[in-house]
Amino acid sequence: MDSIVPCLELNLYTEPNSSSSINTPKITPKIEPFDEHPPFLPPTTHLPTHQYRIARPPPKPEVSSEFNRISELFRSTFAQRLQKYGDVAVLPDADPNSGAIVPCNNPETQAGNVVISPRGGRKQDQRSSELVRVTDLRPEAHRCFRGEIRRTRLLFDSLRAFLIADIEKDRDSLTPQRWRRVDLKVAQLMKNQGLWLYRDKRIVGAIPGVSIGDVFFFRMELCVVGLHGQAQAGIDYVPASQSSNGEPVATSIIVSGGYEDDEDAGDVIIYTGHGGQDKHSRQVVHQKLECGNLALERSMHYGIEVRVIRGIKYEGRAPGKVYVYDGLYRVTDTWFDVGKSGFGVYKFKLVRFENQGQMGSVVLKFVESLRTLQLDAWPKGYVSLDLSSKKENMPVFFFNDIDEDHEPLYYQYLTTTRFPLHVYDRGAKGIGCDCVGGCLDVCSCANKNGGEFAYDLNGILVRGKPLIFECGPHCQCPPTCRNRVSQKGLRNRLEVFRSRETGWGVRSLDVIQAGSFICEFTGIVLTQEQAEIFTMNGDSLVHPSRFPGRWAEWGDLSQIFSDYVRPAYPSTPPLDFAMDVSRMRNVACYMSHSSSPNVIVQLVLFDHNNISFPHLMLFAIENIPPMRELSLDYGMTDEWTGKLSDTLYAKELRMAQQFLLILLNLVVALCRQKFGICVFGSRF
DNA sequence: GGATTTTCACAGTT
DNA sequence: CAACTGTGAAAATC
Repeated sequence: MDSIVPCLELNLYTEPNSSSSINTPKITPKIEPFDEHPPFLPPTTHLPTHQYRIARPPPKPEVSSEFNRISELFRSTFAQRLQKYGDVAVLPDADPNSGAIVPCNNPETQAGNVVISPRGGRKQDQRSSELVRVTDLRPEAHRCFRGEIRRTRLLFDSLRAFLIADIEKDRDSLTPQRWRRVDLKVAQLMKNQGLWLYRDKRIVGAIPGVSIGDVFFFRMELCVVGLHGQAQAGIDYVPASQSSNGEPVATSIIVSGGYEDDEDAGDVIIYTGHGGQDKHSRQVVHQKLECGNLALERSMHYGIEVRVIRGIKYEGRAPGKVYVYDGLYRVTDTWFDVGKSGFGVYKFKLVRFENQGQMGSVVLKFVESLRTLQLDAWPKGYVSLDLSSKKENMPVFFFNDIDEDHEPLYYQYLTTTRFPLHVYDRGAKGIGCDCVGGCLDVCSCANKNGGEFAYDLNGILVRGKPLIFECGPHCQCPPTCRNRVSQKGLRNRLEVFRSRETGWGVRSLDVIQAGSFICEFTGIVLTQEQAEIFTMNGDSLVHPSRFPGRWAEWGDLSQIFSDYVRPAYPSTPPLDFAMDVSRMRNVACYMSHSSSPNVIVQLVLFDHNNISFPHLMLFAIENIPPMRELSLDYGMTDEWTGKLSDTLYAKELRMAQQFLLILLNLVVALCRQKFGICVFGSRF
C-alpha cells in the first residue's frame, strides 16, 4: 500500500440490517497515486511545490489495528468529557471495535452536577489532524452528543450575556477595544478551560449532536462546537503539513456572500476559493491553488463530504447575520475561471447529498417571505392569522393541516396573568423607582435585584435568577425603560400548530436568540378556595411550583469562574397558587414538554410587590431556529410525553359534560315548576 | 468603514 | 525532529 487512508470510518454503532436510518453517505476514499498536477492548473498560478515534494510517509498499519487505536482514543476522550457531567457512561462490555458511547442514568452522578475546573485549566492545545467520520449513531448516542452540544452552547451564550452586562455596567469608563468583541473573549475563556468540543479529532461529515438547521450568531461559536475551525476563513481543512501524505483535505466551508463570484442555488453551489483580495474585499490578484483551495480540490479527489454553513443576512435584532448549518455537500467539479474583477479565481461546484432533511437556509427564507405575503397566497393550513386578535403586538398564527381540530380558537386570549385583587392591595405604594429620565445604574428596582439589572441593553436575560424585579406601573420611568423587558410583549411571530407527535405545539417564525424573552405563561390565578373547588372537581390546574428551577441553567458559569456563585437573591418565593387556563389562556399553554427544553420559566414581578405571586415569564436558553418546536420542562417524568394542553383538553370535555348536565337539570326543574310534571322520575 | 481582534497554517530556527 | 517563534491571511465584528 503506497498511499494513504485519508479518512477512517468510525462506526459508533451499526444497526443490524439498517439501511436508511442515517443520512451520512458512506464514501470509500479513492486511493490513487498522486504524482501529477491537476490538469486545470493555469500557468499563471504559483504552484506550492512543497505540497507535492514531501516524501510519502511509511505505509499505515493495517486498518483494523489503527481503527481500534483511534476508536479507543475517541471513546476515552469523549467518555471522560461526558462523564464529567454525570449522565453518560461507557458500557463496560462495549465492543472495543465499536467505540459505543451510551447514556445511562447513573444514580450517583445525576445530570446537573457541575465540576468546578481549576483556573487556567489546560494549556492551549492544537487541533488534531486525525480524520474520522462518525457514522450510524444510535439514537441514544445522538441524544447524548446533542446534550453535550447543548450544554456547550448554553455556556457560550450565557457567558456572553454575562460579559456584556459586565461591560455595560461601567461603559463610561474606557473599555478596551478588545473587550467589545465579547464573542472572542467568550471563546478564549472556554478554550482555556478545555471546553471546546471535538478538538481531539477532525470530523469528516456530520458533527454528532449538531442538527441541520441549527443557527449560530457568531463564527466563534462554530469553532467552539467544532463545526468550522476557522475564525474568519471560509474553508476549514486539515493542513498539508499535518496530513499523512502531505495533502490538505477540506472538511467544511462557509458560504456567506463575501466573494462576488459565488453562485448559490441551494442544492448546488458554485463556490469561489479564497485569497486574492485586498483589505477592502476586492479581488486584486489571481488566486492560487494552495491552502483551502487545494484542500477543496483534494476533497473532491478523495470524495470527502464537506459541511456547508451559510451566513445569511438577518433582519432581526443585534447581530446582523446568522449562520445556519445546511448539511453535507460533495465537491463535484472545479476549474479556474476569470472572475468579475478580471482576475483568476478557483471555482468549486458543490452538490448537496440527498435525503438530508430541509435546509435551514430554506426555512429562513420561507419565513422571511411570509412577512410580505398576500393573504390569499399563504400556505394551506393557516386557520387563523392571529389567535390573539391583535391583543399581542405580534401575530400569533394558528396552523393545522392535519385535522379539523380548531380548539385553540375557542379560548379567550389572555395577554397577561390575572391575579386576585388582594394581591395588588398589599404594599402597592412606594414600591417603584424614581428614575424619571429612565433607569440608569442607580435604580431602586435594580437594587432589588441585588444591585444589577437583569437584562442587558438588548433585552437579553443576563442570567436566570430565583426572581426578577422589573420596573412597573408604580415607577416613574418611561415605558421604554430597559428594565421592562417582559412587559413589552411578544417580539417574535409565534405559531400554534397541530402536531402528530405532540398534539399541539408552538414554534416561531423568527430566529429567537438565546436569552430573549418569548412570552408569558398566562392564566387566571385562583384564590385558595377557588383552587380547592377546582381540585375537588378533579380538574387539572397549572401549578407554577411544579416547574423545575431551570433558571439556574442560564448563566451557570461555574465551569469558567471557580469562584462563581449561583444567584440566590432575591430568594425563591413560595409558589402556592394555581392558575386556571380553562377559559382564558395564551400561546404558552400549547408548548410541549421536554426534559432538555429550549425555553425556561423565569419568575418576574412588576405590577405588584407580593413575592408569592410572580409572573411566569418564558425565555429562550438556546438559539431557536424558525419552525423548530419550543419546549418547556413541566416537571413531568420522561415517560410522560403528553402535553399540558392534552390534559386540559380532556378537562374541557369533562367540563362540557358537566355543563350539559346542569343545563338539563335546569330545563327539567323549569318544566316541573311550570307544568307540574315529573320528567325522568322523582329524582329531579 | 477602519481598527481591532483571534486563530490557524506555514516556514524558518533552535 | 520536536518545539518554538514569527508572519501573514482571513467571507469577523463593532
